[in-house]
Amino acid sequence: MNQEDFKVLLRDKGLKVTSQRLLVLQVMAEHPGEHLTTEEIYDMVKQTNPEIGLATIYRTVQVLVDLHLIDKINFDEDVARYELRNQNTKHHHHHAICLGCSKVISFEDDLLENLEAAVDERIGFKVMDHEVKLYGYCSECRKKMEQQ
Amino acid sequence: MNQEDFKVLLRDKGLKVTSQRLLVLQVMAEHPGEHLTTEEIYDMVKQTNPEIGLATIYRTVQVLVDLHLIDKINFDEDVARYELRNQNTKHHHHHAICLGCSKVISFEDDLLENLEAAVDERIGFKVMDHEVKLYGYCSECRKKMEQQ
DNA sequence: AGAATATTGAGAATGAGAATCATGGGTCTG
DNA sequence: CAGACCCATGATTCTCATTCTCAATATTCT
Repeated sequence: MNQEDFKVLLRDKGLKVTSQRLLVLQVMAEHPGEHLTTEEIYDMVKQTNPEIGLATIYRTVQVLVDLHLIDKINFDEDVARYELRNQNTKHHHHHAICLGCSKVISFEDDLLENLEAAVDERIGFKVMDHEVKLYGYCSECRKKMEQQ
Repeated sequence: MNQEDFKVLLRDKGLKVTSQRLLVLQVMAEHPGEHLTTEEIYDMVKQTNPEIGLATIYRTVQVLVDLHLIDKINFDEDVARYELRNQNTKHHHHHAICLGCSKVISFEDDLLENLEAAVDERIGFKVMDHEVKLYGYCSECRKKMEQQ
């Protein structure tokens, strides 16, 4: 998603093009694969525009989520995190969360297609998007456990 | 999970058996398949024990989650919800969330086993539990959309 | 350019959940 | 069964993420 496409997208939705919105998207685009909190985005955006307000960050990430440019993810913390969405895939990607070190590993997979087909057939539910979290132990933590 | 087993489980963990803990679990057990907020549990528990405090509900649901008797679920609201865990299965069950009417449909499925095997093989991650949310349209909302 | 209107920034307000602490209730030992 | 020990409870306060409010400003349309 380049800046010009973003401007068109905003205008199509009746939203105004502002320097704040451009800047927040740019910061997100510069950190693909990272799971950023509103506060973290705020700090990074302030390096370019120190005048920006935190409330604007909250409002802007909501706009970007609505436009499907970023995803909101919830990792059982007390803050929400946001991640740039891969525009090539129409789905969220998955997250594996280590119960040992809390590390989050992201991965793509389409093995859910048969699950989605089964749900459609069984209860008539048409899946548009999915969100999968796997809880377990990463290879490093498994090694540590074996050593003990 | 009957009450006697629960008492044994608490004592095994070095936790005390209290009337409040018994009551909260009982209320959860009387509402299988429902996704209750702390406030809703509070209201129901108060009908039997009006003296109980809200803080105790917060503390008790945390205990029940740790004991794997209930699951905490997050539906992109600003409150957490809790659901009785089916003791026959060691995993969370899945949730299909309708984008039209916000209805939540629960279902069991083990089609994730091949996904979990793939993750183990590919990145050495050992899955202990999973949480799946499908976003889409339920059969009723699909009918309404077709009629328009 | 000027009107119309959406957006912003600052600060206050909200609300879920956690922390605090004195009191009360289980549990263990003898 | 008594008394000690200490965890759990209830009431309240506190914290902190997020939302709301509103006047000032920036963007878009004509």
